[in-house]
Amino acid sequence: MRLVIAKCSVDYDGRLSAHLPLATRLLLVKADGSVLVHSDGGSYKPLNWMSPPCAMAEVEPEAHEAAAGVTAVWQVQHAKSEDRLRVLIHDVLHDSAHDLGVDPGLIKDGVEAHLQKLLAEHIHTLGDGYSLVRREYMTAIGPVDILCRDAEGASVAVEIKRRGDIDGVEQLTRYLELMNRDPHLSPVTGVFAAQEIKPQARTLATDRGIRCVTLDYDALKGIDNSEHRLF
Amino acid sequence: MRLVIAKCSVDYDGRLSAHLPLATRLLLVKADGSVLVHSDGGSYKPLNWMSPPCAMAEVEPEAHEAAAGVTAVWQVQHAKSEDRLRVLIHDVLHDSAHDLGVDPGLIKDGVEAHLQKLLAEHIHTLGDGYSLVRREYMTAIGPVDILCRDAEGASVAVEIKRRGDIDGVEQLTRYLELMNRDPHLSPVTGVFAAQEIKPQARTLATDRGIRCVTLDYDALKGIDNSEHRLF
DNA sequence: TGATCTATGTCGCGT
DNA sequence: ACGCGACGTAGATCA
Repeated sequence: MRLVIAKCSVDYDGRLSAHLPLATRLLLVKADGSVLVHSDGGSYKPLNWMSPPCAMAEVEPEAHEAAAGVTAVWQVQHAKSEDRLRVLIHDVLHDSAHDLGVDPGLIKDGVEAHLQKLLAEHIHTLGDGYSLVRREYMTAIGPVDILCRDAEGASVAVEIKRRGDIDGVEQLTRYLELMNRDPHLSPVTGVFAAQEIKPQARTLATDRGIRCVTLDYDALKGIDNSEHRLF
Repeated sequence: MRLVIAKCSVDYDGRLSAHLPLATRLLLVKADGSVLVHSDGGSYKPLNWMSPPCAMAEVEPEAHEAAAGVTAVWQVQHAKSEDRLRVLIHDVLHDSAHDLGVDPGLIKDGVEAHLQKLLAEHIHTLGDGYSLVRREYMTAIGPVDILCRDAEGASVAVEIKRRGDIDGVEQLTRYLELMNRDPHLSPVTGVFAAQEIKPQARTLATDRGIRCVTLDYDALKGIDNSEHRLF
């Protein structure tokens, strides 16, 4: 990994064109040749970048560029597309290289897949007598997160989101509409389950007769743990 | 901006939990207090991060952490949520600070806006006799990209996407439903125009009587250029 | 490899 | 501040 602090301007041409006027920035060159241009603010997204696979070449500035004070040009070309990044370097304030080795990678916990698994395992939290039919129940327009049956044996489609907003309600509505055309399943009711449900989503769901359930991830994990402890 | 290369482990707790095992990484602290943890590969997205507004405090490692070789702990707390990042630093291989000043920011040359403009200028590519009513036709629930009329004078609402997926079809459906309640406009048919249309989106659109049109950006540009060349 | 879906999405705009 | 749509979305999973 190479770290360069330099006064530079940057041009990107590819899916769109973008230009960064002359200013002091961090240029980060990774081991795979990818380049990130960061300012001293904003978020984790660079001002401009080139993703791997790509190749960086340091070329001579053209005459008019040299005349304008450009001392070096980094030309970064994507390997599989026409995407190109040109960094015109004026002054270099810092330049260092570091060997980092391979990263073991990120371990995540608490994403939608975990919620789905936990709720499927404890489907009775939706109500007494509920039983799981299957997770990822396939329909023509995509998989329903959970299909189960209530105490009376009626089908219930469950859509799970980490954050429940209006899109999720629309999605579940489409599934319900389709599934209710199937005489083997109909009538199918809906449950919209999320750790947090936006007021607008709750209103829309309720208006369509979809029940909203707020999921408590830690509580579900707690049930899981206490049940495991019995064995 | 502070650049630190260090052997460290990282824990994030907030919308989810995530952990990075001990390894050598770049720690980037921006002027606004935000922190990025980068490995020497992958994409422009950091392995872990904390977005502004947030505050970083360097605290003493706990006894068991110190015993495990931790020499310093960065505790980064988001200002408006419970999101927290803890960086346990073992060895520091590099540490430097740089004053970058404020960045003038990125200048973009848009794509979607350009596509809309091109299609509006060549609305006849949708069919003979089509005429433009207006771009960004305002409705109660938002602007329709293009409103035009077909050869028979019937209203046609056009939704333009770079990538046409199911959301775009839903969006256009909402517009059509609303506009068809307006006796001045009704009947309004829909055209879903995109550079690329996903099969599921095409199926849903067709099922709802919405015509799908694949846009060729270069061809539209070509028409544009050849027409310009006439003058 | 292509299609679909999630994301600690982020970003920018309009109300 | 909130909602909504675009993004050079990127990344994972599954057929």
